[in-house]
Amino acid sequence: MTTGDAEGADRRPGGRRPGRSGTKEAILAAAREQFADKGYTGATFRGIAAQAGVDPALVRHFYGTKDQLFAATLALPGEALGRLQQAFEGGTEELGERFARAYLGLWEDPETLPALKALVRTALTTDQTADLMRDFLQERILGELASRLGDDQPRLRAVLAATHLVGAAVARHVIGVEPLASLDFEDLVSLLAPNLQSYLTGDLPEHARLS
Amino acid sequence: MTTGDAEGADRRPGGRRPGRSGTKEAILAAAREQFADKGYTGATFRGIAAQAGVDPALVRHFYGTKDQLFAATLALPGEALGRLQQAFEGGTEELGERFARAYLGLWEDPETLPALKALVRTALTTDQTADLMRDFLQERILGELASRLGDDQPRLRAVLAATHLVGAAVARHVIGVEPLASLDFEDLVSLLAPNLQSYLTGDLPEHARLS
DNA sequence: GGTCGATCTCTACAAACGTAGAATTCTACG
DNA sequence: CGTAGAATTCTACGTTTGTAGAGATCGACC
Repeated sequence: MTTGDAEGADRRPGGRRPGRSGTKEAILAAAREQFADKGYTGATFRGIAAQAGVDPALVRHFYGTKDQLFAATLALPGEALGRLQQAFEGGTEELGERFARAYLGLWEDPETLPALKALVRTALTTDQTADLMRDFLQERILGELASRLGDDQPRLRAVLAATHLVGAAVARHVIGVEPLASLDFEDLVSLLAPNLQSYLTGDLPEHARLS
Repeated sequence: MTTGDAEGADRRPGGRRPGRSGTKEAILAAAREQFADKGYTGATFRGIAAQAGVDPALVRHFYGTKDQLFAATLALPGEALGRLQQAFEGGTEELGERFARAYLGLWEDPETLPALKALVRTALTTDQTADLMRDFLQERILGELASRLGDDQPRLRAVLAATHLVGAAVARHVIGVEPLASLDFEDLVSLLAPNLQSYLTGDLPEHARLS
C-alpha cells in the first residue's frame, strides 16, 4: 500500500515526510486499549490522547470523528479473519479442534486481544456500528463455516459452535472467570473441542429436527 | 410485605398515600429497558424520564443516584435466583437439562428479560458495580453448582457449563443470531442439555487433568 | 535559504450529562 | 375546611463530552 520511492517524478509535493514520530500508531494503540477497557461510550478522546501523551485535538486530526477512530481500531482483526477462514479448510473430522485453536488463538495474541475485546463489548451495545459489524461477522464467519457442514441444519450447527467459543473466550479474557482464565491454552482447546465437534458433525437430538 | 389495614391506630401520619399513580413502577420499567438497551453509561436520567413521561428530577427523587437506580433495576432477578438454585437440587444424572431449562427459562420471561440483558451488558463494562455483581454471581451461582459436582474439578466443570449457557442466551436474546433466536424453547434445551451434561459429569480429556 | 505541508498544540463552543434544591400541585386525613 | 406531606415540576450549577478551527513547530525538497 505504501508508495514507492520514485513514483510521480514531477508533481511530488515537498514538505515533511509522514510517519516519522510514530505518534499516529501510539494513538491507535491507546484507542484500542481504551475502547477495549471502557467500551465505545466509555472511551473518550481526551482519555485516549492522555494515554498516548498528545493533545486531544491530534486524535481528531488523524482519525476524524469518533466512529471513524473506532473503525480504525477494528481494522486489525480484519487481517486475523483470514486465519479463521483458513482453519475451516480441510476435512470435518477435526474441524472442532481446528476451529477452537484458531479462534481462541486470536485471543491469546496480545496484538489482537484489545481489538477483540472492544469488538465484543460494542457488539452488545446496539449502536449503529454494532449492527453493521454483527451482520458482517454473521455472513463472513458463520456463513463460511456453515458452508462446510453438509445439509443437516448447518447454520444452526455453526451458530451453536461459534456461540460456545465466543462465550468461553469472553469468560476467559474479558470477565476473567477462574479457573478458566489461568487455564493452559492447550488444555482449554482439549476441553472444548469434543463438544464443538459434536455440534458440528454429531447427531442432533430428535426433538430439534423439525425445522 | 404490605402493611395491613388497621396497623398503627393512633400515630398514623396524614398525607397523600403513596403508590397510587404507578409512575414509580413506570420509571423502574423504563430504567430497566434503557439500561438493557444502552448499557449503564448509555442510559441517561433524561432518557429514562422521557420514556416514563415524567420529569428527570422525579427519577432522582425516587431512586437517588444513578448507581442506586441501577441497583433497583437489578433487584428483580434476585428473586429469580432462587429458581436457579432450585434446579441444582436432586440427582446429577439430568442436571444439565434442569440447569438449561431453569436458566434459559429466565430469559424467556418478559419480566426478567430486561434485567438480565442489563446485567450481561454491564458485566462486560468494568465499572465499579460490575465487579461486585460478578463476584456475587461467581460465588452464589457457580459455587452452588460446583458443590454438587463431586471431586473432579467441579469448579472448572461449573464454569464451562455456565459459560456455555450464558453464551447461548446472549446470542439468542441480546444479539439475536438466527436461527437461534427463533428456535423453539424446548428444542434449544434439547440441543444444549447433552453437552452441558458432558461438562458437568462426563470425562474430561486427559490433557486437562493435571491441575 | 526559502517555502510548502505535515505534525502538533491552544483555545473554544454548544450540547448533554449527573446532581441539587426550591417551588408547585394534589390527595388523604384530622 | 384546613393542612401536612407525598408526588411532581422548574430552574440551575458544574463538569465532561465530541467537535471545530486558528496558530505554532519543524523537517524535507526546490
